[in-house]
Amino acid sequence: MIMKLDFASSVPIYQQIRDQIVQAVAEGVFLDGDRLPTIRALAGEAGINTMTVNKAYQLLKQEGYIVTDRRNGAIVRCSGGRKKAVKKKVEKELELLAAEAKIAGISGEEFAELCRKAYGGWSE
Amino acid sequence: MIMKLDFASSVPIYQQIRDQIVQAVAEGVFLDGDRLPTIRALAGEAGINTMTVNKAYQLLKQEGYIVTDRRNGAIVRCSGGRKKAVKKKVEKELELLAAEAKIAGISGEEFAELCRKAYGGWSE
Amino acid sequence: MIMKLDFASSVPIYQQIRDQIVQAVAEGVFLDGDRLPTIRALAGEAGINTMTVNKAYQLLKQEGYIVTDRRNGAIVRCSGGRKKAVKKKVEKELELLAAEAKIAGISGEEFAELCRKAYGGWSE
Amino acid sequence: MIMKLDFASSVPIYQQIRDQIVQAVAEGVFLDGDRLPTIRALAGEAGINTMTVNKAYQLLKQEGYIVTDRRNGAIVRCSGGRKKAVKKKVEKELELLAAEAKIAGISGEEFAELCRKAYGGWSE
DNA sequence: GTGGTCTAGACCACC
DNA sequence: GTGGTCTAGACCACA
Repeated sequence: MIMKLDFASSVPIYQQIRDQIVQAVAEGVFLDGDRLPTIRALAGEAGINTMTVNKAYQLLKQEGYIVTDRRNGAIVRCSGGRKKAVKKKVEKELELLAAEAKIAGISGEEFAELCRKAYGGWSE
Repeated sequence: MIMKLDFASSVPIYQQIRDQIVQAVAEGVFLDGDRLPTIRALAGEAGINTMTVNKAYQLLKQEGYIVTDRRNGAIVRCSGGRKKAVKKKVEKELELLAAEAKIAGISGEEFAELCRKAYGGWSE
Repeated sequence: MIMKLDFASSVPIYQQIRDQIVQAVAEGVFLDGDRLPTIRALAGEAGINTMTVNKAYQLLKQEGYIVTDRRNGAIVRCSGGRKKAVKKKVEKELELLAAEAKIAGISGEEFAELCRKAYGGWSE
Repeated sequence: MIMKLDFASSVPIYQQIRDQIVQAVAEGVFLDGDRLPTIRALAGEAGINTMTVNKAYQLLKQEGYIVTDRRNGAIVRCSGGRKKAVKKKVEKELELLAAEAKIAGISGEEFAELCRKAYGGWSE
């Protein structure tokens, strides 16, 4: 698991880790039931503190993306029933992105194409 | 100009102000060349510090959404040439949103519909 | 003896085992003098380590719920004289539960009903 | 705000802080809208690290007992709609307590009295 | 071995 | 001033 961290970014490290793991799960890098790297391993190879990784894992746990099994560490377990909440969040953020895109002169067609690419194609 | 501010949110107040002004511009509430409310007016009616509004305006200026004139205050002046940069930013954020949507079980069709609604329809 | 274990819970496995055995005793599933399943049997059917079950049994022994005999295994033997200590513990925990209930808007009547149901009715 | 912390307890410090604040809110020591002590103040007078207090506050925030306003620190804001979840939790914990009480020889009348006292009387 | 907790101190963002 | 983030190291509980 290679993490690309931007230490100069205003986005907290733990948030960057969380985001990348979510994307990895969506891309199928981690399947439901897979073990995530241990906190120590991730902290070590990224050169950051275990507490920071710990915070990222706690966030993922709280959001329902993983469970931590005392025996096996962190396991990907995408709990259902969050669709409604996620939809609402996505809706809100899309509005802002669309607004910025519009002002920048990005046409509807272009924006639609960006959305399609981000999801990996509509037919998928 | 009515601002909906959530003081308990983790999103900074100045960022909330910036976001809402960007959306207002995209929706045509403010047209190119229009004057934004003065810092003092906005701060007064929202019950916040002028420094906070000032920071939001400086951010907007820096992003190229407005220009400030000592005599006329803040004027909406959407500078061109930012399309590429915005596109890149939108692309990156869409990827994360799409990932979260996928995991939550939101289908490609649903996601496309959300994107369409956010932009205000593709035919626009 | 069927154990419902939640490996993702923050409550330790050995504690979950201990709790369920205490409840089983209170419900009369095990009577005073009955033999508990052997450590090996319980560990086997639950798919956990014998050390974990052992820890649960030692806890029960220490709390005075069972006695262990090298020949007969673990025997339910509820020693008296613990009423005062248990009362104190229950008192303390009830205070916290009542506080949470109050804040959540659970009325005195509702809380009383919950307590009654938990005990199995006052007339018992 | 005086905190009674038991550093020898197996209950984490942050949990003890959380519990005492919940009880204080239930008892009316803190009313809805009141400011909690600052993280630094609490940490200082309790002789513990700010991170520990921070964790307690984060937990309270996550549970909906407080909100943190960037300007004013932590504010008690008991959000509604948690009744169902709390009821379920209380129900489960009461079952275990009742079981322990029964085995210890605490009668239904005694248990009912303990519950009444914990809530502060049914007529309240 | 794992994650969970805690410390003592630091720096930053926000208001 | 506030809370939020992060570090470098430590110890513990659990399995």
